[in-house]
Amino acid sequence: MDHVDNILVVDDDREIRTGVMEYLRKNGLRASAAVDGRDMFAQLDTSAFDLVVLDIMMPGDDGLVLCRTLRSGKHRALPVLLLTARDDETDRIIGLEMGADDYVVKPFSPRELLARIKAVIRRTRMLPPNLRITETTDVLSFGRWRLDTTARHLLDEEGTIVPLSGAEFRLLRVFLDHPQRVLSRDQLLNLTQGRDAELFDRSIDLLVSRLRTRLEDNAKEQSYIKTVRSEGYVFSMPITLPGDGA
Amino acid sequence: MDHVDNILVVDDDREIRTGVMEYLRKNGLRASAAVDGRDMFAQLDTSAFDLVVLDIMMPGDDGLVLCRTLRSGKHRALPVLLLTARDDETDRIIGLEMGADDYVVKPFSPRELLARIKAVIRRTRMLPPNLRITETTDVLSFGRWRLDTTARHLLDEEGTIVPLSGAEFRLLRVFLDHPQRVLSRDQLLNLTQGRDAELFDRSIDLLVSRLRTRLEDNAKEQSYIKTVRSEGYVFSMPITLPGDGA
DNA sequence: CGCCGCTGATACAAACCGATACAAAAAGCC
DNA sequence: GGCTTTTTGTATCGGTTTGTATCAGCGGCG
Repeated sequence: MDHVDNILVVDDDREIRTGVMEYLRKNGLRASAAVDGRDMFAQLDTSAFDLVVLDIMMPGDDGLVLCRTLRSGKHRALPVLLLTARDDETDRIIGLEMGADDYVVKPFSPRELLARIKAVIRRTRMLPPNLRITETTDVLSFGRWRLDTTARHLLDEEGTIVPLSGAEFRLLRVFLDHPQRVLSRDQLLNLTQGRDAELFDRSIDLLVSRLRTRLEDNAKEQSYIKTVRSEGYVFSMPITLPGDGA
Repeated sequence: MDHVDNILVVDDDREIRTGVMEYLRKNGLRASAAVDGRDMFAQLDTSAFDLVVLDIMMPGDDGLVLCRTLRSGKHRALPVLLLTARDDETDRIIGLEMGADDYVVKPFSPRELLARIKAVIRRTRMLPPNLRITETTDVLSFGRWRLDTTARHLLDEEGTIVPLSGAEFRLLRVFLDHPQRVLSRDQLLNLTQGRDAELFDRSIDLLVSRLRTRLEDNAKEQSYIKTVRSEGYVFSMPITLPGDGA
């Protein structure tokens, strides 16, 4: 196993870029840099990275916007570490809601940045491989269904297509990313729509209900999506990947 | 959602323990304290916590050792926040490498500690909840029943499904996590609902009763759940795991 | 035997969730 | 742009789950 973690540093400040890059390299990592969002996506397209360090304060699309864009695209599983200019709690919390994995407050010590980079990567590695696989597979099977994640619709055993609306698809994908876990309505709302619940918000209930009818999940027992009263919902059906033996 | 976060403060210094505990409580959290590692593990076993505040400088096993021990055991997903004595970068970085989620440097302002506690909990909630909670096995057998912990229902010998309500399932899982041990009503309430008992709270009695009827545990003789007068209940039936010889 | 604290059972009320209906918003389509 | 169609959110009703109140039964103890 000779994998060396590869870090992409995104910052408009040249000094920080090169400084961080050099420090990481001196400590046995590989590192590249990008000056803005476009540059970042270009590099992500041509190389494989293990983590992105993203400055929040940047001209053009700032780090928060980029973080969200990353999370909604094909790099959903890529760990992100934010650099926040000042110790502004709002920034940090918004960042974490955008799906960042950690943050470091500027000015930071290089050693701490390195430690946090390693901690995030370690945490990510500890995750069951489910997430990392669902990110990259096109077809996920569960029960009598297959979900085509590029066409964004369901297929039954005979290959009949069952269309899904955008919200239904996002919800189902969130469930498949986190099977066998109770997800609260807050989490589901956050992960599917990126917004917070209002008081008495029941839109998730409705969405679950609609997804259930799509899946013909009317059985009281042995259902795909189970309700956990006062907590949320669980996707409680094993997922088989294309390669698996039946 | 009426869950109140529960914090465990581990410190050998009595002033810090009680001071922090009181401050957290004044700010709407629940808090308990432990004086050392043994005390900490004892409490983790009987109550459900959302985060541990761990002092590094302690006689006996210090915080770093305890942090590592936590990370290798069944509490590996429990968020840990370290208290480091001085602004010693080495300690902090070793802490992060041991798997701590954040640290606060002594002397600290209570407000900062609270803010960081909330930030860490928030972050953990945002993470794919894959790592959280005890997830050892999917199926636990006892007596003539099997509990499917992902589908959250019971199966009898013939594979007939007996549904469980959310509270019933949680209670049964707590019993199966601590078999052959008397659990007080307080503990059961804490472990199943994460709340503390009111005066004359008898909801656990009722829940046990409901679970017993599900298990058809009306037998006076060999029952699954035994009541221990004025103490609590015991799950008194051997549990076999899937791999075990029948 | 009779008191007293503890537990089990039943009844009832409140909170929570599923389903339906309908309104608002967004996306296609001339 | 206007119109239709689809998608998404709000309101409401009824069923289920869960907690509180109440009473009866049981065991210990004098």
